[in-house]
Amino acid sequence: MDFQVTFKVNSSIYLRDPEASELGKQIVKQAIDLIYELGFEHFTFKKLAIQVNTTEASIYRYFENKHRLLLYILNWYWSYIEFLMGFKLQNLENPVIKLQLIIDLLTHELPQSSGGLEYNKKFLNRIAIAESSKVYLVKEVSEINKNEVFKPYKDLCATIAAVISDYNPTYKYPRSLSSTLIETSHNQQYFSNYLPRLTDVTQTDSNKDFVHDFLSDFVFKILDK
Amino acid sequence: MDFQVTFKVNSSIYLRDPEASELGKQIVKQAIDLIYELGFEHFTFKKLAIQVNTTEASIYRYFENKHRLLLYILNWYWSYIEFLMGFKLQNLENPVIKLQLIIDLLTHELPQSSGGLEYNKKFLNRIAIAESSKVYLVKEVSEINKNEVFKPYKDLCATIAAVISDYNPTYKYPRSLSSTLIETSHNQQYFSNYLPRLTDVTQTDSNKDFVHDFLSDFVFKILDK
DNA sequence: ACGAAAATGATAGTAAAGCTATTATTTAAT
DNA sequence: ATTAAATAATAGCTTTACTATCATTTTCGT
Repeated sequence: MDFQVTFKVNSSIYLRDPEASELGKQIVKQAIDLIYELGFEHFTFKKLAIQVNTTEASIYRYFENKHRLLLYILNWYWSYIEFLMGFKLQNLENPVIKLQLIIDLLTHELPQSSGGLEYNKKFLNRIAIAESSKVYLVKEVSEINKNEVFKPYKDLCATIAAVISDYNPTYKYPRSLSSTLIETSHNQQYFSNYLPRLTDVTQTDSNKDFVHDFLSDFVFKILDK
Repeated sequence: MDFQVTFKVNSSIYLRDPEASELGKQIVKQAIDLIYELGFEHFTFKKLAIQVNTTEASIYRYFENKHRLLLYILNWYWSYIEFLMGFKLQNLENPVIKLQLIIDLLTHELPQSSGGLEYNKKFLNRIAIAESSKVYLVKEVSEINKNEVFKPYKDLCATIAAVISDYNPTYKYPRSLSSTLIETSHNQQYFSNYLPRLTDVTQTDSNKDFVHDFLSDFVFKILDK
């Protein structure tokens, strides 16, 4: 089975809907590639314009600035994770299996279908790990938050929290555990890669498997106690 | 009891030791105030120069760029936390108390003595929460890491890991749990403040107490299981 | 106390980043 | 076919990030 998905991203994030034109789609697609390649700090609209073979001014008609573009990409990513989660959890009853699937999803790369038009999932994953905190760790967070632009993240958090509460209705911190799971999956993947002394990963471990095992152990110990 | 502490920060972080001159000390002190006020993205050496009443060029003689200056500040902060931890844990035997003290330290503001010369601990704490990930979430992380500039963070992590292993020698992930504790304390403090739906904080809770309780609950559940 | 060396200040300048504006040209919609 | 909308081409402006030069002040060894 192979299909393509897109999501309606909150329209207050962009000036012009990038999904609505070929240029817009290219801007987002190439932005993902370029942020992956350069890191967000070195990524500029000038460089993106060259990559897309358009002009800086054209990109500014879609996004106010590069921060908004990153926010757009992450909204898309969070929506996609939530979509996949709903898809995988459907018809499942056993909350143990559900939690396991959630941890799988948070610690492994996303399926990439062959279509050259869709976003590169490996890059998206890496951007979520290394750049996602930069969208909310800014002075303007409260202002930005007013337009519900973090809704997909909050929704994802709520979805996971519901599974947690389903598994153990007496646990007092389902949302915090949920956001901790998401953030820790990013952190530990990053650390095990670049700062392994902050983790217990070993040379023989695959990083992704290590994080999976750590989180699995972590969640079930907390919820089974 | 009132005393003042300073730490030798890894000399590869700076070009000229800021502790060795009045100007250097002012640069760091005012940088803390200004990063707190503006957020790291809006903080520039130009603005800092005005605040310190010196020139941009003079600041560049101390630090290669603002990223290095942030790294310096966080190295100082991590060393300070480690120092306080050693201080508070000394002569204690009971690992339960030790872990509780560690969680206290990670979730509450630091003691600020009255001396006007020392760094503002409230600001430092806020910088650690909101800006610390920006020193390692950069493309150049591996290059930067070569000079041991993250050593204070790794040491702190190892110190906490030792207490964890002391408490429960069979637990398999003392370092990962340790870095998760540190990062989660930052995240949850930030979220409970600005994006409370990602947490289970209530209006009546103090944020710091909420995070303390959440962390306490999960650490002991994990280690007692 | 003196001269040398080091640190700082004053000033300038450059390249890139971040952003806006104008007009011409192409594309899409009715 | 006409009109509106989108894009390209170009320019320009402000700020950031950083380097260079040289004069002046401070510090330090003797």
